[in-house]
Amino acid sequence: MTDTAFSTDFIPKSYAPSAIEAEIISRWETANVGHCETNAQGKPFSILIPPPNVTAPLHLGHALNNTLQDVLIRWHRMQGDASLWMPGTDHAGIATQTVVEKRLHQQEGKKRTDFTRDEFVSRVRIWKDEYESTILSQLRSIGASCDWERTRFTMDDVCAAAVREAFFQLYKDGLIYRGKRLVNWDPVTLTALADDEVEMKEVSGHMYYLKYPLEDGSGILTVATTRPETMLGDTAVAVNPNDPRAKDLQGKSVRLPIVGRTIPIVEDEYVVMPGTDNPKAEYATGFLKVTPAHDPNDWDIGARHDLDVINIMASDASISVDYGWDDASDEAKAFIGLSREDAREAIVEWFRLNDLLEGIKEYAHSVGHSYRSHVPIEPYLSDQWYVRVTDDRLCNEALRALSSEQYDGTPPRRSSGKIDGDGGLTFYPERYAHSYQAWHENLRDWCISRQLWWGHQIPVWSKAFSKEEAVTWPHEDNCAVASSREFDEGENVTNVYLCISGGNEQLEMDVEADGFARDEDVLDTWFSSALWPISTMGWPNPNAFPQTEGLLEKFNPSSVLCTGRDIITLWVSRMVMFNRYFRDGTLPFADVYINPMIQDGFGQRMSKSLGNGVDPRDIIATHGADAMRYIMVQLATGTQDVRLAVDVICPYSGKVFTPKYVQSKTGHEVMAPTQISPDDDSKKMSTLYGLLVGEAENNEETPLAINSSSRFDVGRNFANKFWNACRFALMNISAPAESVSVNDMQPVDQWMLSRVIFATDKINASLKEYQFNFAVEAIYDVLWRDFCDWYLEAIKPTVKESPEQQRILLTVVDLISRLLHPVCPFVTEAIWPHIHALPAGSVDGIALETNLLVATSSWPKLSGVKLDENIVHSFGQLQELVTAIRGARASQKVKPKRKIDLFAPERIHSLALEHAEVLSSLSGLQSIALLEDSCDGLAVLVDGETIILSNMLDESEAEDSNSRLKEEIASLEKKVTGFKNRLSNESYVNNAPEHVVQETKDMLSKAEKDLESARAAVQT
RNA sequence: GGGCCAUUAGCUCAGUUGGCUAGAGCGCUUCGUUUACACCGAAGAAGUCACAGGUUCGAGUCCUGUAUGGCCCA
Repeated sequence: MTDTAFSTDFIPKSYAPSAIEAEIISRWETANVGHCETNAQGKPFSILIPPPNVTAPLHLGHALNNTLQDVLIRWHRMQGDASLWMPGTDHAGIATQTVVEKRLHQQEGKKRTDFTRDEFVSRVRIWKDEYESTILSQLRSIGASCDWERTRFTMDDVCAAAVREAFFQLYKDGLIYRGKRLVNWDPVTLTALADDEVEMKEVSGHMYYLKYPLEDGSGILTVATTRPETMLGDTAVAVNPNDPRAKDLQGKSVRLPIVGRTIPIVEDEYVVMPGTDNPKAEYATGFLKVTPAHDPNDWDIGARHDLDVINIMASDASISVDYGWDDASDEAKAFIGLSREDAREAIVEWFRLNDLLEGIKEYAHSVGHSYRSHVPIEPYLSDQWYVRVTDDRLCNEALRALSSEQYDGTPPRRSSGKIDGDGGLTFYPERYAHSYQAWHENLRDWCISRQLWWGHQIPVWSKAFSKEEAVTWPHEDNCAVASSREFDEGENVTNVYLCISGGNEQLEMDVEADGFARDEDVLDTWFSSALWPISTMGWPNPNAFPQTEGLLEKFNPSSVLCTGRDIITLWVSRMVMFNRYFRDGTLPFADVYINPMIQDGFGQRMSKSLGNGVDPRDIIATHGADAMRYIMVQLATGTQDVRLAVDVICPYSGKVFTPKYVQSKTGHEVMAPTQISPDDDSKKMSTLYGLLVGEAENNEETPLAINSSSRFDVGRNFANKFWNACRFALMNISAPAESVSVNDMQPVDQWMLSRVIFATDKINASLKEYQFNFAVEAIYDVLWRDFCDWYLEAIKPTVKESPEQQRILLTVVDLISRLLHPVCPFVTEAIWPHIHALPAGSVDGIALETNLLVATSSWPKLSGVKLDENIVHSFGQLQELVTAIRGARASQKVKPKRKIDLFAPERIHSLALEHAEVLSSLSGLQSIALLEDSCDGLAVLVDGETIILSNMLDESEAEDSNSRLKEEIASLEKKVTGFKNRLSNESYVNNAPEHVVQETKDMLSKAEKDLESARAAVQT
């Protein structure tokens, strides 16, 4: 314990985050701040981290998302809630496999297929371990107070057990099935994709017009297509039955060029007729080539007319006869092996040479692209596993979960009546409830198999039985096995599928010994993500993982999910469906908060390919974690999406500057590959974009200028301001009184406490509604405007001699540290021990316990503090007086150090005397006196009355002291006219609410009074 | 094609049931440094609230349409 004034030796003049952040993190870890036991006291409050992909390090978007979660969790923890934030990472099947394959190719020149599956997976694990540890360390660096002991990974044992059981249960309940369907096929990554993994892109392509001769030689039909290469698989030509030409074509057929296949003409209303108001009619001929194996609409037509399905492509989208095409003519064989792009050219050329090409038109249309490889999706016929999410038990449960206030219409009814969880899901901001609802109302079954090696392998074993064989397998009655069978007409066999639940390794070996083989595919990553809320908590069997025991009971449903809006369909929806399905209607979370997206200064999304991404570690290095967090919280406004101009750091000087931008070929604004140093023309540097497109190199001559943003300066300044305010306060506290009651307080002390109370209320109200930016605004105002600009300035003359004021000052510093902690945990934690090195004491109604860490101390509860409203109000009036005098001084160019005289009318005079010391020091007065007629000087308006300021200038400096007043008179005249006009409007007076009219009347009379005083004060 | 969102000061954004005499930060201008903080302080300038209609006593706010941009879905 120290009784000396705080020495500046302890606290440097400016806050240097990098010097102390690591130390603070270790303080939290030692105290295990984030850990929450299942028997913890307090209301449960929990957050599941949206597990970042192990594909790459975190970027600013993650920093935003996780900062907001940390703000919430710290706020709740300080309020004494049992607060759990579970961290973890996602294996991200296709994304991770893709990056690892790319790296293996670059570094070792090897392909995935050069390895065995196990070898490859272990290579991916190395990558995963590296990035998982990077990500977790990034989270620690931004100050995330997760429960690190409970860190999970979507493919660890705990999560794998959940995936296995969920698959088994769904299978047993008939909600998983195998189907031969057209899937969205990515011919580069060689896997199927779910509908929502397909991105639609506008493409300027062509519409090709191909002539197909009728079989009987009686004519020619022209079909229009954007993908001529698929014609090799055509199995019909369709015409709309309402088309007048249809009648003559009935029963006729077409001889397919190149292939020579005879294909029927069918009638189908799907076909667009030319001349109709369908936007496609402009390009339509009325005849549609039908390729069921390569187009989803054609697939449907094929189903309606029982057409053949002929697949003419291999999985890499090259033309092939090995996947269901057995009538290729010699002529057609020339196209085999061509890529789909080459085949398109060659086939169009063939039609041209054979005089069967009627024409080509420019045609802009949207084409599905893989969200991973970015190549066009190929609709591709294959066997895949599906979850029947359209079933009432899944889809409609998700709809019934939505809050009735946010539901548009009435949710589908459940036969058994209402259950817990119905209507319990609320979106913030609420407009996202619409996306959620619309998605479920148009849901299609979910393709969950992926032709990858990295992921949860599908737990199904299959075997084909010939007609002669008896269909049987070991342990046939075992309840750990769910079986299904289907007869394959083509192969004339019965396929038997056995889904085996987890923990039955012996059984697996037995069926394998009996000739069953495990499905090679893995599950869509979102399948395991969908289970995240329960898998992390030990479902289905917490006893098997003792560290998870009790979590489900206490923390499922969790309190809030924070995520981006693009994830509503991919993830939120599926978590709701699965959680409800597996846990009797329980929701995964009560609230969904959708955080904004961060764009660059041009409104472009931050992305690797544009080189405009900013690494949070770079910001932490230059500005500190608190600065980054402060800005992130400030960015989180309700209207969403923020622009953050990306600057670079000059590698020579370390200075942040705005680089030169150029337009890329894709029309994006990107940094020029090389930049010239802002300080020295002769020095050059490379940019991330430059490296990416290979137009610059990171070498000695052009070192890399890393991305940054001067936007974070504001946050750095803020943290420094807090640091210095505390530094000053602590320097002035030597012997704080042990206890102070409201009666002992100066007006300014009471006012300051009232501001802290106001800020606390505003922060509480804002965070409750996820209005993060309002919370940060409240913190800014109370620290910078109220505490620094007014309170510290006001107490400067008195605090050193007043033990009472020192106690209050110390209490305010303590309170503000607590209020700021959720947003800026580092700087508050750094200051905390200094505050608590001083003797403890109390201020009326405020109980502040001493705690080693601010992170584990309590959130201010100030409802018990009873202040004198009149005194608080009088300080507000004093502020007006100070502002008016300062304004007058500035307008007259009074030297800052010059002391002036104040003459004030009765009311202001007594206010001035009440606060004499504060007033004099804040506005540079040397005397305060009652206003008399004889007073000479500058007249200034304050709250409807005139004060006179004199001794402002030496004779030689005198200027027209009336100019300011005259300006004021003009503006007041304008106001008075405005208010009078409004009040003379009868319908306004009659219709507007009384208090609004009264307000206007008050404003008018104030303005009139001001005007009168101003006119009187003008010296003639 | 359907839907959601945005458009407010030079820049980035607030503005929550219509009451606005439109705010903040950055930047800018003037002044200030033996002063807790120049990562600072004081003062100040700066807006046809995208555009066009409409409803209303009253519109940044509600309605309709247009333009531009972003996102989602087909």
